[in-house]
Amino acid sequence: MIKRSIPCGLIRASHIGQTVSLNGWVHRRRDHGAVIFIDLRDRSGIVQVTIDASRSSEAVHNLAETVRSEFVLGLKGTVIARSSDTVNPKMDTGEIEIECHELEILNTSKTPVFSVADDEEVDESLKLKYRYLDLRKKSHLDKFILRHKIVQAARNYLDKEGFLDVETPILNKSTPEGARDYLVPSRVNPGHFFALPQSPQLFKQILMSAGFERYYQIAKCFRDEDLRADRQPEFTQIDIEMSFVDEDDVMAITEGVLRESFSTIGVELPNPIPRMTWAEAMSRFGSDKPDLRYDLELVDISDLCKNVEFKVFNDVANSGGMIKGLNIKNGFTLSRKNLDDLVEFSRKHGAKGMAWITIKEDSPVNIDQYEYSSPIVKFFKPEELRTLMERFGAVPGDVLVFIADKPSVAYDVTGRLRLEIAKVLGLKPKAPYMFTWVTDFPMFEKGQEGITALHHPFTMPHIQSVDDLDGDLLAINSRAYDIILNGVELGGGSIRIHRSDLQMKILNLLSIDAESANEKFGFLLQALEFGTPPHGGLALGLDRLVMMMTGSESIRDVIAFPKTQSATCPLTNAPGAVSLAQLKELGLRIKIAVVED
RNA sequence: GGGGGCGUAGCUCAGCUGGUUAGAGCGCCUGCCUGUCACGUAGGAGGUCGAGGGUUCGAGCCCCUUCGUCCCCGCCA
Repeated sequence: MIKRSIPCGLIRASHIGQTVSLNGWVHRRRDHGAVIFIDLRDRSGIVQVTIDASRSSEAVHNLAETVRSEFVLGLKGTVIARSSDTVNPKMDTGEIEIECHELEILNTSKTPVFSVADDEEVDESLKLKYRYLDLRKKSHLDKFILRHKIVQAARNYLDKEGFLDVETPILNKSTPEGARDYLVPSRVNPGHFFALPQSPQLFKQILMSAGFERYYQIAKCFRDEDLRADRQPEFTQIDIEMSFVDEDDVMAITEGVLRESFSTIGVELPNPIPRMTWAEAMSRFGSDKPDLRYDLELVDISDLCKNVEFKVFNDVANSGGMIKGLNIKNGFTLSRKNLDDLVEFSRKHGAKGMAWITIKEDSPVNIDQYEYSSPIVKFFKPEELRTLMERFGAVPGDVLVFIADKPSVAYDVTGRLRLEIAKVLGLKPKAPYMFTWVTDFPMFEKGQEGITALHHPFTMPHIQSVDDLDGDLLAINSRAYDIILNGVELGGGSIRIHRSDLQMKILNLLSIDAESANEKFGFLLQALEFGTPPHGGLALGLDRLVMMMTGSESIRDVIAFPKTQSATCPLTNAPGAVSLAQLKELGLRIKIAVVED
């Protein structure tokens, strides 16, 4: 076999005159009869190889005629300069070409089902079925190179900061909280199941108890929930935990990881990354993961609506609800259909409707002489309208939109509207990457069956003493923090509870009694009784991070072998049926699926 | 569990109001071609219109069922 002496994409004019050996794939072939051009591609790039009848042996020329796309070649040749009129400035290697004098076909290829050389849209399941072809495309390769660099940057940084890379088990015990578990039957213990980790949460806390002080892991996590463009059943976290720390320490380390990661693409992060509380995020942006690339902040007019004639606003304002609005600057470019679509959008997300007021573009600039187009202005007295306009800072050409509903819906829908409007109007982002921390989340929220933890039950509440937990639980915040990038939750974490009495109390409040707490988390509760230090940490979603840094539309583009939306793998046809013998060995019987034997 | 989009040649797609033999670009095959780089050129092959059922004189097109895929809601402590 001819082995390469240099990667294809690295050959330059400085190599002219040298004899080189190359390995690679046939990217394209152009057969001119007596002269054949082959674009040879390997991971490093592409170089043009020429087989010239007048200079190559007949054997080499004949062999080159049989070569097709994606054949794998080994060849030897001389690096020669291209004549000035044949230099290709579009190619890194465009100043030179390889005059081939020895050629070996290392493998042939069937005609590719889709082109590797062209970057056309291909059906998703076809791409995944022939993933090895899809991944040969440069656009894909570049993403995995960046992913590698990010992981390297994170590892180097964390190593420098004294973190130990420790692996935690994949086979775990199922706990019913949180997402649905992937289960693995135990042969040795029939009828019992392992669960794949949703995250290494409890183990990393145990490692703190073990005195490791600083832990990290590039950790695979598994959640059996429905998929989205940014959600896969298995995904990867950069998982971090530290002892003897508070929020500032964890956030500083996280920012360090992100800073090192982004420096690989030449992006400098703000130092420090700005922070806002959960309450501020909700009131300004209607979301606990605000997208700061756009203005369009929420304006509350609940107080102005208590006495207005407009019954929809009046009723909501006087029954504990809220009226939230947005001022769409120069929104007059929105068509009536756009507005109708926004109303429909609001309904889809749970609001009863959406009201709007357009201040006509050609209105007089005097606020009292504004001319409106709106189904609702007739319900407002002139002075009420004036106050409303002042509250929004509205000027001619602006469009105001309103959601009136119970607070949770009003925040949520208005928050979603902001992003929808930004999309519809094609608003220009203030910057490509806008980070923020969101801190001080509520510790608890009202679930369908009592109180549940907003973050997870091991999060430290913001309290002075355990007795505070006897008061209004919904008023208590947690020492949790999320890192948000462009409205996407990149990661989250918290300072943890490190005392068993507090931990037990929290679990009790969540309607988990001592017995079941001990059954599920007994090992953690026990560890807390044996000198577990104060600790906290965070996990970053690596796939989402890479997705955003590469400008990818889907997390699938940055995972080598992703699943389809129905959680299948077209490449391997996983998941598949198993034999009756396997089932028997595991003590399982299948009721619904047909089992292939 | 629910809403929406898509499924026609190897790939990407067009196909009007239901009407003759289902088209295009790229790819593929054969011939020609010594300077192309998305080579050119002449010719050619290639179709279960996702599948099943129904309506109709007649279905790629309408209806029902179903499968696959994508986006979204719910879900994702």
